[in-house]
Amino acid sequence: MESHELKIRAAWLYHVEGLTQAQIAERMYLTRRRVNEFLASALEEGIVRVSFASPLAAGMELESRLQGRFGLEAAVVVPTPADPQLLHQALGRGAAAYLDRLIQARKPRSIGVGWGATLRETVTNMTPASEPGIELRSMMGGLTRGSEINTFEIVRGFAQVLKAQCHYFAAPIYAESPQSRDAIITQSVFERIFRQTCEVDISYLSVGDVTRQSLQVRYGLPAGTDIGDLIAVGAVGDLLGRYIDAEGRPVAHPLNAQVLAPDLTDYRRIPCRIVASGGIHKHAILTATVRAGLATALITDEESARALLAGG
Amino acid sequence: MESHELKIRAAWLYHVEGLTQAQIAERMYLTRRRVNEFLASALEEGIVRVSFASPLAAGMELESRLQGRFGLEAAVVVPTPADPQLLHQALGRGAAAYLDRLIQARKPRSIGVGWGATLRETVTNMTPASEPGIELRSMMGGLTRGSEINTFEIVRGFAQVLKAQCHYFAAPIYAESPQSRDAIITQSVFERIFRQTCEVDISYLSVGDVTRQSLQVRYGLPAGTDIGDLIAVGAVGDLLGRYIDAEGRPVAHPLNAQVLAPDLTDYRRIPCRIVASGGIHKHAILTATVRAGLATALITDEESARALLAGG
DNA sequence: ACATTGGTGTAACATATGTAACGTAATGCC
DNA sequence: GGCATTACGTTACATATGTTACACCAATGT
Repeated sequence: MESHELKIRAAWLYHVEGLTQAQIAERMYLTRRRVNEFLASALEEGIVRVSFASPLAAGMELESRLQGRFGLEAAVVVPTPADPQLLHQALGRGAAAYLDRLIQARKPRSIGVGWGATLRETVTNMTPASEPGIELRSMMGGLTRGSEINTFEIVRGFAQVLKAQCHYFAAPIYAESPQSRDAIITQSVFERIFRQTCEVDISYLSVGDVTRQSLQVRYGLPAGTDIGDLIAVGAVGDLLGRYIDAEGRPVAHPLNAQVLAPDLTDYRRIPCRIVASGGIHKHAILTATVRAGLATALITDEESARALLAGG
Repeated sequence: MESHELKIRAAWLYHVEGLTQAQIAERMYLTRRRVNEFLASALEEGIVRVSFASPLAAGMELESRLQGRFGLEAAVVVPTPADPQLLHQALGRGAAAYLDRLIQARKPRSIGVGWGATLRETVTNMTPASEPGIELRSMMGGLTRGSEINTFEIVRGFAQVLKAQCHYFAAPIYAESPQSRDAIITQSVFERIFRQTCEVDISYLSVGDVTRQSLQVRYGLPAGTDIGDLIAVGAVGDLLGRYIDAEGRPVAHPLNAQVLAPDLTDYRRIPCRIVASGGIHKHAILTATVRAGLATALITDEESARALLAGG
């Protein structure tokens, strides 16, 4: 009997009949060492194949590839809904499930969150818990106008569902001028808020694109600031209200000096930086985010994942 | 995240990414106990499937089923050749490979062999070895006429290829009468041969059908014995020259009292009884053999195996 | 004919897996 | 609301697996 047949037979006895390697060795008049080698070789050569009777496995392959490609500690890929209106909800569910387990396992001291439709849907899908020891914080100032969303409610919603402590970032996302920003952050009340925001264990944000689909673009930019000017200097989208280019660097624009949020250097020191966003319109900002290592965990949809992986 | 998705993910990390269960537990914020249960459950439910990219696996499934169905210690199933003329060769190869390993592993003291086309092909395919401590014996008398095969050469061939000791059963397969048989086996030389034949560690035989394809039927039966008479009393074929019925019992016919070979009671005491035969014409005798527990190991072809398993 | 290489037996050992016992929390049912 | 059942965390332990070192033998190449 040539070794090929021995290999098949050993693999059969192991995977189908459930014999141990020692039993197979006895049955086939081989050494356990030979059996072990045959089994490993059968898998390696693809003679024995493991397959998954579940569509979820496709998403897991994408997650795996995203992690490998971009050095992410975690990736969650949810199916892309047929109706684009449902994308925030799908991302929210995926993110909530991930956060549920993360919070339970890591027992973080403080969590900083951003705002946006995805964040809001995440709150809706979180499993209620009782975590009085956790501090929920806003990572940045909020929108001061726009009826679609009350950005301050996001952190409150998280705190409520987790029965955690709630700390608002009671300021607008942008100061009126760089000078005004400097004056604000030197006030001791804001100085402490800033410091505490930089020291969270986990940050959970979404990124914004530069189209009018973005809440930020529609309601957040100060009077006199035009998104076209930001695009002109290379902006592909924003993280923490700060517009960044395709390499993940803040663009040269006065707006970036008005942001009431940690700068990117401080942000990078946060150990666990979760970003949840999706949709083809966000491809450029997502690409910049993962390439620049601004996220340690990415939550996105299948289409966006494929687009990310298709990039050079 | 519901447990189904956790299960898929755990299975993915284990089977595809090669993580240990402890690593998966850490990665997924679970206990190792849960991971272990998920993996077992994924296999049990068929979510994870192990498949074989090899036609040999089909034969192995048949072998497994044959063993289970008929309580065999071993079964070897070779592919059925398109040309029936090649069946003996295919069986001979399968048997030789099995014997090679068996002899190497068991180091038997003595082996008793029958004769027939399959046995001859087996010799041809044996791997040469040097086993001076092994005794090769005929299990029964030989044919005294017929130019197709020299039955005494079979045992000599085995002994030669194994460099073992050779012991002929120097007698015809049938005595002229029951009285003549009794007179022969009480001769001390034959008495000792009989005893030693009954005490082999391994017997390797084929079975004969009742058609004229059988060497036995064409050349072995004594003058005045008609195969029709044997069929008439229920014979479905022969083992060791002894015709048996569908239940594996010797038929009531004077021929069975003339056989110069161990009787079936003595034969059953041999620890390892290998039978190698195939072909649809041997279905009845193969069925009788395995049902009656006359073999502990069966070597046959795929078609014959399916026919055996299809039986009630 | 000899040197080299590859395969594998043997034994030991580190690590991974599988399972069991016990206790606690969650869930379901009445 | 109480009780029974189930699920699972934790820990321990037995068994299985995976790998390594060394030696030996067979195969291969020069």
